[in-house]
Amino acid sequence: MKKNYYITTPIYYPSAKPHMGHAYSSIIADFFARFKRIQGYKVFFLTGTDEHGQKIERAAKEQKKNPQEFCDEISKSFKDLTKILNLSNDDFIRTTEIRHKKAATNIWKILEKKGEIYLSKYSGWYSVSDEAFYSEDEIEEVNGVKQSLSSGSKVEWVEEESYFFKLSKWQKPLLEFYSKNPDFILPISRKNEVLSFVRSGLKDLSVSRKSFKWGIQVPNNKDHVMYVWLDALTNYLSAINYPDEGNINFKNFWPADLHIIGKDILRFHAVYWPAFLLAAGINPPKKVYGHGWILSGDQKMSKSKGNILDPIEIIESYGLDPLRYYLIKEVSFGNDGNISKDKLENCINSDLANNFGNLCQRVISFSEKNTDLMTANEISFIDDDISILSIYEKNFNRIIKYIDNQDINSYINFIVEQLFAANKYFNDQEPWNKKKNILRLNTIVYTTLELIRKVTILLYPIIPDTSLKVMSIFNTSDIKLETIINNEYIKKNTKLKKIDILFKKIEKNVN
RNA sequence: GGCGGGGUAGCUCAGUUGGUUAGAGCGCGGGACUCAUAAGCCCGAGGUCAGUGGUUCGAUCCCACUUCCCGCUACCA
Repeated sequence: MKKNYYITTPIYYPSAKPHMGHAYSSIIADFFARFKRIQGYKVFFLTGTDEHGQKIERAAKEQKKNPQEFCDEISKSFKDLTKILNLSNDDFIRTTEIRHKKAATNIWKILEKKGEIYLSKYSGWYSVSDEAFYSEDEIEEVNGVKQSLSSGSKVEWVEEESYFFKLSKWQKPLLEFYSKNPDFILPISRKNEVLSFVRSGLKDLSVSRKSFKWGIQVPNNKDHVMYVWLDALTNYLSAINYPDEGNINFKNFWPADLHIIGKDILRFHAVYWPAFLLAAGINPPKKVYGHGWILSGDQKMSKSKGNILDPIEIIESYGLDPLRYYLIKEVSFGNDGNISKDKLENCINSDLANNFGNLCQRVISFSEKNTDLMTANEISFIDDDISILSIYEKNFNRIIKYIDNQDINSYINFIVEQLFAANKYFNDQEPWNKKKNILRLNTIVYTTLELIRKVTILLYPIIPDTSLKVMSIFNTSDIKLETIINNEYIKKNTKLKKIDILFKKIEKNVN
């Protein structure tokens, strides 16, 4: 059986510095990538930057830089972010790279050759001040002047030569594709939106621009650059060496298993992208997941509201793993989520410090005082031990299913339940009252250590650094999912390593 | 306007293919313990499951209407 897994983040548009939304998409994708790796899959995890388009061209001009120079700087800040977030990405693609231009140009040529692209004119009511086209029913005439209904700004009839992609032709094939692949668009709530959009009819899509230069040149026509989305989406192919379809990476990893994206770019990924691919004779990806936004105090973060939480600042003051944990645990995946310092602090204190961190600490400390930090030489499980240890084996398939269904919340709920259960187990067994029964005392400690080991493996995709720190108790960095079904994995009669407190509690101001 | 999703404990959210006392975490009140980051464990308070009407032996879950919130309704990305 093929055990490859290709997962991507969006490629980020570097017209400004990275924000919480970028961090969120990346952390989620990294979570899946790390899980599939410990599950034994060969994973290709891709992220990068989308660097063409009018906005970039302008932003560069404002700063009196040439676009490439401008992109180099901002793309670097996204590349730096991958380190700050401890992403395990295998590659970082930039759409200004030669390898990408080759791929995008190739797709264009194929589409053109197959008659999927034709040259025509784009026309419509354009407002210069809004930088937007409006349809007939979005404008009104006041005193003989046409203007936008929404903004009231003056619109004028504009015609521009443009290449078009025959999107209309792909309406039916797309609908068929969706019904044959019911999991292609997730979550379901957003799938309905896409379906109704496609059902309502598709117009051919303008896929080139003449009004600016910063883009990939259309083959054999110097006046046009490719529409940024056709350019950008192709990154998922160029990173695995397309158009060299015989290449090992392409063979192993296409079609992609999962595109993680924000809900704002769902249409591009769920409609245009599969349409382009179907038209080019390439298989569409298996799944596109459009997650929600991270809000601050129930509102979108914005400078004017002064509610921006910068991921880098949060990490500097609270640490990376707490942020990763919070975003994965506290956000209902697929829906918009909320973050605030207060909520983050509560989460750190109750889940990470009191529950998980303290569990590790109490067992080590107990072992230090009673077993000289040695694991048992001999153990003898009783039913209480077996029944809690075997929970992992009993739920093994379910855990994998959670991940394959992108049911992140059920996954982490399982983990949290097990943390409570382990604490309860240690309490109920009262090892401090078993000092006269060394075998029993040793078995309780051993069992609890096993529980910690197992849950730490499940936590690894969420909080990788912390998990490795915990595994160092057992002098190992061996993290394999399959080992959670083993109840005697920790070496007997071995010295444990003491570790520092994992998460410090945050003192909160009363009132 | 059209299409779609949603309104469940103080807060954040699960859940019910209709069936005995509706769940979790956090927060709050009480208790027993002591290995631990005054952590953990146990017990408890707190909900007419948005409102009204209907189908049914029985509805939080199905249907209709009302009300409130949110998303999509194409070429900035």
